[in-house]
Amino acid sequence: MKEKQALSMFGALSQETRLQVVRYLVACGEEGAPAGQVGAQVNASSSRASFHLAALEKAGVVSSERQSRQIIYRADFENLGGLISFLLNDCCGGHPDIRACCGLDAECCG
Amino acid sequence: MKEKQALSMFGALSQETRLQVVRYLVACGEEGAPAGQVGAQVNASSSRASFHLAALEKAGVVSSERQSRQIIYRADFENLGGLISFLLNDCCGGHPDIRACCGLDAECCG
DNA sequence: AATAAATTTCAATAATTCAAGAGATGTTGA
DNA sequence: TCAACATCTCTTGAATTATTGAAATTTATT
Repeated sequence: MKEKQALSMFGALSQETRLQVVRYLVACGEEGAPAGQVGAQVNASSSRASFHLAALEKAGVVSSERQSRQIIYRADFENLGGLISFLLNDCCGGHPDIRACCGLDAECCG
Repeated sequence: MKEKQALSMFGALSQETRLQVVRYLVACGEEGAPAGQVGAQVNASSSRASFHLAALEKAGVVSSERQSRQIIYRADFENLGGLISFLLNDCCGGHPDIRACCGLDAECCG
C-alpha cells in the first residue's frame, strides 16, 4: 500500500456516514448490498448515498458491480487489509505496544 | 475505541503533512521530538507544524509534554493500537482475509 | 415505445479545512 | 527586568467537501 492510497482511504473513512457505510458493507460480506439498501441503512438520501459511495470507491474502500438494474457495492477486503497493514507495519513500524493492542500478541487495550 | 474517536483519528491521518509527522514521531519512539524538530523534518513552517500537531493531539494521535522551553511530542501508541484494533476487529469484524493481510495469520498482500 | 425503478449527475449553498504570515505567549538565563 | 528562543494563536483568502432537491441516465417490464 502506497502512502497516497492510505491518505485517500483515511480521508474516505473520516466521515460519519461513510464509516457507517463501510461497517455495514463489511457486515454484508462478499454478498454486498445495492446502493439503495445501503442508503436506507445509514439514513441517507439516494443522492447523498451515491455521493459517499462514489467517494469510497474512488479511495478503494469499496467496489461496485452492476446487477441488472441495481448496483451492488462490496467492501474491498484486500485494500482494507492493506490499510491496516500500512498502519501497523509500514507506518508504525510494527511497534510491539501497538501489535499488542490488536489482539495479535497479547491484549492490552480496551 | 469509540467510533467518534476513530473518526477524528482518521481525519487527522488523512493529510500528508500530518501523516509524515506521525511516521516521524513513531520512529522517534518514547523519546519523542520537540515541535521545531518535527516541523523541520517535514518541511513545515513553525506555525504550520504547530497547527498540525495541535490537530493530531486533539484527535489523540500524539501527546505533548513541556520540557523547559520546548514541547516534546510523542506518538500515542495506545491510541494508534486502538485505532488498528477498531479497524481490524470492531469495524471489519476480524474478517479472515483482512487478518491475513496484516502478517498475522499469513501473508497475502503486497 | 412508454413506463417505472434504481442510481447517478448537476447546480447552488453551506460548512470545513488548508496555508501563510504577523503577532502574542510562555520559558530561560543574563 | 530584559533579551532570546520555542511555540502558539489569530486573521485572511483559497480550496475542498457536504448537503439538498431536481433533472438525467441506465435497465427492465408491459
